[in-house]
Amino acid sequence: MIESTPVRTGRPGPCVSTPPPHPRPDGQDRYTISEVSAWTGLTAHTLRWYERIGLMPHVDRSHTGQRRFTNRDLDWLAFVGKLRLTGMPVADMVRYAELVREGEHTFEARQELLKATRRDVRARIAELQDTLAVLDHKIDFYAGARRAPERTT
Amino acid sequence: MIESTPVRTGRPGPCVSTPPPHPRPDGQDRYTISEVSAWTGLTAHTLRWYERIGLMPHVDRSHTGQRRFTNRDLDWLAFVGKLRLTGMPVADMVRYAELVREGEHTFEARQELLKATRRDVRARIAELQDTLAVLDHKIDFYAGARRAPERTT
DNA sequence: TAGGACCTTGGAGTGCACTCCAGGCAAGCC
DNA sequence: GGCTTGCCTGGAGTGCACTCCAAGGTCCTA
Repeated sequence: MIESTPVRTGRPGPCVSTPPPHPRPDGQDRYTISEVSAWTGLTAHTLRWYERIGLMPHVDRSHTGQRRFTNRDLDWLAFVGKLRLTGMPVADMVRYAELVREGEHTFEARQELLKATRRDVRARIAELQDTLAVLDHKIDFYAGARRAPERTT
Repeated sequence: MIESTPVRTGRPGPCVSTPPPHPRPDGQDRYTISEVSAWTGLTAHTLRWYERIGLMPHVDRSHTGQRRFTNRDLDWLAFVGKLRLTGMPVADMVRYAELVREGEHTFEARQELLKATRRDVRARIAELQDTLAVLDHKIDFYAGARRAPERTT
């Protein structure tokens, strides 16, 4: 799990209120794959797979060809983790990553994609709250049935 | 929130307050698999598969061996659909179905299972709301960047 | 009583998101 | 130099939740 702190910022401020704390400051941020694996909770396999399918925005390499991830990569992975939580298919995340690679002229397309995702997330939350009502109801039923078993049919 | 019927019955009555409207009243409820497929949105394949893995509480058969689903089956499938929305693995739903088959002495176990599910759902909603905040923030960023592109770095 | 739509079964196939493997390179330590 | 640990690659394997297939039986309408 990436997120340990579910800090809810009720109103999004102009700048990030809780930036993800990086293990090392910018300048000394050259993480090996296993460090990133530990930080993100993703396996090294998955990180390599993400790169292969185009979900990472170009990862640096050491002089011997080993991956060296930066703080920007960690930020990206944290964001990808959020998108993953929404249930977005990996293919769509790759699409977003492509837009990022293509440069600033894709801002509008990116915003549209995120807006669509936001709609999906809102719908999903509504669904879950609906389900929550059903669960509450059933749990109440079992509570009542256990208090007064003779009334149960 | 998009709650259509968040009707919370503080005390669980013997019957649901807003019962899912069945296509036919009790007594004439002998649906073929394709009728159930149309009503639930699940394919006939999936319905048969549900039965095979033990997720259905014994489906009736016609004298020639064809499935005849009842209103109770529709209710069960609607509930299973809710559980599915929560992301609960099918194996866990099968576990719940087993408890139901075992009779009333499993009320406590069933309630525990549902309470655990409720915890999961609440956590999931919190995660999604967290993600929503991130999405809002990014969308705002793109909106700002598009209004004032010269400020974008 | 013929035709077509619908139903049955066991088992095989699909798509997604990983997950692992084999074989090999490289760096650090005694 | 030998050993261990970590990393590399392409490709194969896994688990889940369906999804489909082939071969055949059933139901309904004309």
